[in-house]
Parts: sequence; C-alpha cells; structure tokens
Amino acid sequence: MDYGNVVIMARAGLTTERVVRAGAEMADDLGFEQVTPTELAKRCGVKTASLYSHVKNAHELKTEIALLALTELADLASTAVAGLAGRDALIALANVHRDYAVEHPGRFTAARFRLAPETAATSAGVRHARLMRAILRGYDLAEPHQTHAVRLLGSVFSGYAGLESAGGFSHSSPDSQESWTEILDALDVLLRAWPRRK
Amino acid sequence: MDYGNVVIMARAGLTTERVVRAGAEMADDLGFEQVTPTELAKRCGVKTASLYSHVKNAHELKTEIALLALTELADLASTAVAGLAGRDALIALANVHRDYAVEHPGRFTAARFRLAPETAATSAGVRHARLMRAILRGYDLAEPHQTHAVRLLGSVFSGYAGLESAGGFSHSSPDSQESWTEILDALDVLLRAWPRRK
DNA sequence: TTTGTTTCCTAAGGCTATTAGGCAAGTACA
DNA sequence: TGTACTTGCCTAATAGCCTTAGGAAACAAA
Repeated sequence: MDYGNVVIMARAGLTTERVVRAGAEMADDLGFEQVTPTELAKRCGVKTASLYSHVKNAHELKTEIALLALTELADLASTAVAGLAGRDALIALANVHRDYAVEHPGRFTAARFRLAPETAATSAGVRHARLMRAILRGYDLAEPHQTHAVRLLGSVFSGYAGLESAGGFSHSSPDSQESWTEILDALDVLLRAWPRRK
Repeated sequence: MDYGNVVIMARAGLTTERVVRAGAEMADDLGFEQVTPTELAKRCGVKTASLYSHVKNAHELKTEIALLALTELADLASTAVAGLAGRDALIALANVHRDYAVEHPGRFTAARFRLAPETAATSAGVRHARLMRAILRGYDLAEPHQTHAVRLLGSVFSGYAGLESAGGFSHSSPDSQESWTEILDALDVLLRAWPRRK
C-alpha cells in the first residue's frame, strides 16, 4: 500500500505450514505437477522470492505436500477403520483411498511422490502399512502370505485410483463405482480363499 | 568441423522417430520427468533449437514417447500371450508388464502419461484392452463382470509395478518376486471364483 | 548446374528457480 | 517509551529452460 509517499509493507503472515497447505490446495485445483513456487507465490499474495523464507526449494515444497497428504490419508484411514473388522474394515479402508483420490486428486498424486528413503521411513507411510496389516488379521493370513496380500491391496488401491483419475474409466460403461464395489467384493472373497501352496 | 576458414556443417541425420527413440532411452536412464529438449539435444549431438524441426514442443515429445511405449508393450504382450490361455496367458501377460517396468522404468511411466482423449483412442491402448478381454474369455466371465475384472487386472499391473519401481518393496522381505508370483496365483484363483451376486 | 527442400545453426525473447542484500514490521525488554 | 534483535517481505540479479525467427549449409531432384 502506498499512501502518498509513505510505503506500508503489510505482511501476509505466512508460515511454512500455511504455504504447504496452500500448495496442497493448488495441487488439487491444477494438478500436482503444476505446483510451482511462482504460481504458489501468486496464490499467497507474495512475491516469488518471499516463499524461500518458508520452503528451501521447489523439491522440498513437493516433499512437504506429499508428507501432508500421507498424514491426512493415514488419519482418515484409522478413523474410518476404527471398530471395524474383516470385510467391513477392508471396504472402509479402500473407500477412504478412493474418496480421497476423487476429492483431492493433487494430494493423492503427491502421496505417491517418490520420497528419499529416510524421509519415507519417518513418514505416515508406515502407519498405512500397520493399518493394512491390522485389517488382514481378520482374514487369518500367516506370514509371508500376509505381506503378499498387503502388497496386493496396496497395488489395487493405488492402481485403481491412479487409472481412474487419469481418466481411464470415464465415458465407458459400466460405471466406475459399480466396478469398485464389485472389485472390493472380489478382494474380500480372495482374502478368504487365499492360496497357500507349498 | 572447421578447416581453416571453411566451416563444414555435418548433419546428425535426425528424424522424428530417432529423436523419440533417444528420448525413450533417456527416460529409462534418468526418469521420464527428466526428459527435456535441452538434455535430449545434447544426447543427439545437436543444438537445442534443432530439435524443433522434428518435434513440435516438449509436451508432444512426451506424448510420442508415451505412444512408443504403449506400442512396444502391446507388441510384447500379444507375442507373449499367443497360443496361451487361462492361467498361463494371465501369467504371461502380467510378466510382460512387470518385466517391461523393470527393464524400462522411464517408458513404463510414459505409458501412463495422460493422453488427450482422441490421441488415446487411436493409440495402442485399445490393443491392451482387447488382449485383456481375450484372456478373460478363458475364465468364463460374462459382462459386466468381465469389465470389472479387466479394471482390476489393469489396476494391479499398473499399481504393483508403480509401487515396486517407486522403491516400495525394496529392502524388505520377502522378495518382490515372491510376492508377484503369489499374487498372480491369487488372481487366477479369484478369476475362477469371481463373485456374481445379484 | 539450377532449384527446392530439409537439417541445422545463431540470436533473441520470455519464463522459471534461486540467491543476495536491504528495509520495515513485529517482538522482547530496558 | 525507546532500543535492539529477529524475521517476513521486498527489489535486483543470475542462470537455466523452452520456444520462435531467420539464415546458411547440406542434400535431392531436375
């Protein structure tokens, strides 16, 4: 603001967290790839260079958004699954993933952003793994079958949502929701009849 | 080359196809995101601006690499599956995907690059869908179940390879190969026992 | 040889990420 | 209230990227 000669520098009052949160919203609006310091600065009402007081660089910004998404997803998942077991728990967990992917496509992509190993190790990713194992306890799968099943479920959740949000199933019948319901049904059947040869 | 005063402009002899092919190799080496006109020009021994005689822009370059990958994958898949049916066909198709993802991580990512709808419609993507349906014929699944199963298989292939190449299963036991084998086994069982309620 | 086409070049524009240095707005404290 | 310290934000500058424009040299056809 400029009153005559006196320039008043009003502050936007940003913090790292607020910047990252704005970045997450931007990812949902425009896509995770489009999240860039320049665009984000515009959204925050600040010059580009000013972002660098809060975030080290573009890569760290993306990493932070990824961590935020992982945490949000883990929180949603554990709430949704609480008190449920077996089929109900499986369906609840699966739906958390798909709903999140639909509501927050940018964050969902962010959640699959490749993290540095030591960053990943302390992220909410480990909570996801624990949760999945907890659910599988209702299916009576001993190791190593349980791990294999965890990997299958992870693949399906991430793969289905990925294909769906890439437009793979749109404009083709039957409805994606129908497929999703039936696939979950099938996975439940499969976990019960999991083959344990050898 | 510069002989005294006479400058001889040797030609690199590039074509669109050669540029795209070099781009695909570059994607495998450095990652699909890192494929950029500047870097690719260096690889081709040419100034950056010269690439634009062969490719419209960076986005089209990526699109072409994606189309190349889809075609390669479809070719490999139809050869691998030829003459097989049921479980054998399923396993062959699945392995083509995983092997390709391991051998050509950049191209595999490219294959999931979001294409414009009309580009996708004339791409080798449709061959993939046909192939998958052909395999499912051995499992006696009527519509709409067949479509649901196609979508599940697509999710697993893309999801598993995605997680694996993102490092999701490395440094943790059991071996990824072991999981993969068992998951395919499980999918075969599932397709046989596919639930058809209502 | 002449003519036309294509491949490559240099030059230049505009955009992005990032760093450096400075001022002014908040904050803690006398 | 004044003073000093910290920090959010600025302007300015650099380097790197994508892309276009225009020209010259290499190739192909006649």
